[in-house]
Amino acid sequence: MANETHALNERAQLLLKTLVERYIADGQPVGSRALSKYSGLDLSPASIRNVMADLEDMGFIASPHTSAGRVPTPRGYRFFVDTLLTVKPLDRVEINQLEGQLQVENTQKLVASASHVLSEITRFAGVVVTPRRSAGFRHIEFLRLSEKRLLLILVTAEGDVQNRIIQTEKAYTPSELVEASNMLNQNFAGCTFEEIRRRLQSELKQLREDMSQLMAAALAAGDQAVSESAEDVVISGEVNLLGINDLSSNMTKLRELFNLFEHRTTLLQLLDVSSRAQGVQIFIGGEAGLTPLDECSVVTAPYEVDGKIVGTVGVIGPTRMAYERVIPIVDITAKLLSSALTQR
Amino acid sequence: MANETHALNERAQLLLKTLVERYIADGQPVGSRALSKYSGLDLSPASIRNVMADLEDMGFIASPHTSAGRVPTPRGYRFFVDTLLTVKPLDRVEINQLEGQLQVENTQKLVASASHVLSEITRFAGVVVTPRRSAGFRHIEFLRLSEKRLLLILVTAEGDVQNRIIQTEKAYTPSELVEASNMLNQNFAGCTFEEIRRRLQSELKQLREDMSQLMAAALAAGDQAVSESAEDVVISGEVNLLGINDLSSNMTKLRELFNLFEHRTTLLQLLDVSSRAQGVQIFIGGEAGLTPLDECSVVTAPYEVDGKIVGTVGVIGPTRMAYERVIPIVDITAKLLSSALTQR
DNA sequence: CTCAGCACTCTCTGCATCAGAGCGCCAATG
DNA sequence: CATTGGCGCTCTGATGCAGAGAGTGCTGAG
Repeated sequence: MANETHALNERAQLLLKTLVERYIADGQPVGSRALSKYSGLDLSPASIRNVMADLEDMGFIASPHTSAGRVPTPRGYRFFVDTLLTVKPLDRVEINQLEGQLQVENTQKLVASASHVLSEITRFAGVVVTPRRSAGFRHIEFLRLSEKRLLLILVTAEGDVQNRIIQTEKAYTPSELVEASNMLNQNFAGCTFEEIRRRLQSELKQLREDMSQLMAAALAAGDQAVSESAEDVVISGEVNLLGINDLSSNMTKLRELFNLFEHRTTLLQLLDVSSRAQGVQIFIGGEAGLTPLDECSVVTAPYEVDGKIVGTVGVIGPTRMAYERVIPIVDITAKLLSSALTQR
Repeated sequence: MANETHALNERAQLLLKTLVERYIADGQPVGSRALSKYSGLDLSPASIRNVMADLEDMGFIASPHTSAGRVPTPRGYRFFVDTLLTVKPLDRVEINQLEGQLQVENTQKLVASASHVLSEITRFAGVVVTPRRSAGFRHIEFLRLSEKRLLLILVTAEGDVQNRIIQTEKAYTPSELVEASNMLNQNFAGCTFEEIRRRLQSELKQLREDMSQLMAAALAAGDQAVSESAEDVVISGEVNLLGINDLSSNMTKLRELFNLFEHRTTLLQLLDVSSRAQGVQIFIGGEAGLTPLDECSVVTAPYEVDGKIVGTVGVIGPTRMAYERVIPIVDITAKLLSSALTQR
């Protein structure tokens, strides 16, 4: 008996597995009778109770109260997903369905549709961390809107388009604007704004003053545009979580959860962790130390461009979720996103 | 008595007013005793009960059950906001606060921040219908991303930037792309894509074939980009509604409501109505025929560019909301948005 | 090691009760 | 004749209680 505090024998593992599976299916605490029926082990409830007591001692399961069955603890879930779970890969049909719903017109749409399709197909909340961009630019363009208002259009190295309106002190002529953008495009395409700043520093004095002002404005705006759009997280299908009984019974918890969704930064930190490792990662319950996520699990996978990890996709749902289904979905979505982005 | 079925005498109006006010403040059905205390009318509860019975007959108030006080019906709210309500304008400080939170860098940000600030300040959900755009364009640009992939950048007449990636059959050289965009910019700036299509029809054959293909692609993409971005509604602060007791007690209703938020089209129809009239409009309870909004009111105001209505801002909250506060907030936000957009 | 049996505990449901709130009606009043 | 105090009625919400159901832990026998 004593050595069982460290390792689980095969029978205990099987029982834990069926217990978790049944609990995920039913949402009801599962008792010894049910377990004896569904484990396939041909043991009486009484014997199973012994094993369950051990599992409880080891912290894998717990009972809400004396006369209810047992439910998995976070630790129980952890063991389940790490060593007991068998995921079945998606069939071709589902992959095609996923792929068909991704909108590849531009990066924003791609990211938004990825998040949306994740939520649609899992019926939980889908999240995508927008791809990290390099600070470099590919193309820049000034456009005169009115007397002293310019529209700055910036195409990043990855082919994303950003734009912002700049107030200028002096009124530039269209040809001055063309001149400025030509100079930037021809000399500095591919550089980061930091580099441009350095290299311009020396030349800046030689330029006509109005032109140098324009450059400075462009640099400032470019810097800001790049840093601002640094990283963000797109969430969709939060509504789905309202329908989950495990969560919606606890109104206060539910509100905390939705507040978390609004304060993106906190969520971002959690998701960023996932982009350090490869492949699917699973955060269970409050493991991450985030109380609002107590009853939730987060399944994430990083996606990449040209072999470099640039962001994360994932699903947020109740801890009691069908992991064997969600895991491959997240996995494939990350891969689809990677390949869609790499094509650029 | 009989003539009172049509008009409310002054006393009944005052009582209805204080009843609605107290109910909005407390959320509790208000009884005759409370009304006699707060109306300032120095009438006994018994007398007030008579008036209340009349008000109930006329459908302005109703009682949830025999021994509770009365609550306003939608019709009661309607009468209240239409003829009893006295709104107090915002002070300068609050207006400045509102104005300070609008981000004017570009249209998307402006709209998003308007929606956000509405939700922040009212603690309900803020909605903004994105401005209708004319189909015309100001500037177009082709950018080569790779062998057969082009980035099309489109600046609309209003100064918004759209972009999309186009797959081409043939590989164009940078100079061909410049040539194409120059041609479009110089000949057709300001035209709608429909006009361009017509005017190009005749000339298209005279162009080199590759160029005409490029034009066709640009037109198609432009058309789509314009039509797609037609109208949308931006919502923020839905979370706030979770905290409202009137709504969150009814889980199913709450879910219907959030579903409505996801299916933007339905919501859009409702909000579009508001852009037909000038000034603040108020939709109460299920008046609009939308069951999910049964317990909600929508306060909207249209905003304009150069004197033409192009969209709607609004707040969605419980029917039991402090209208005298929300109305001026929505009003001012619409005006601020109008002026921010008109400056372009 | 397995298992049947038994006592125990805890939840959930229905039922009855009781106080509180508020109304409608009526008769008295100035 | 509008106003008002009073009385009976009704409905809700809280409280207490008993019984059924579910599941456990333990014990002693095979």
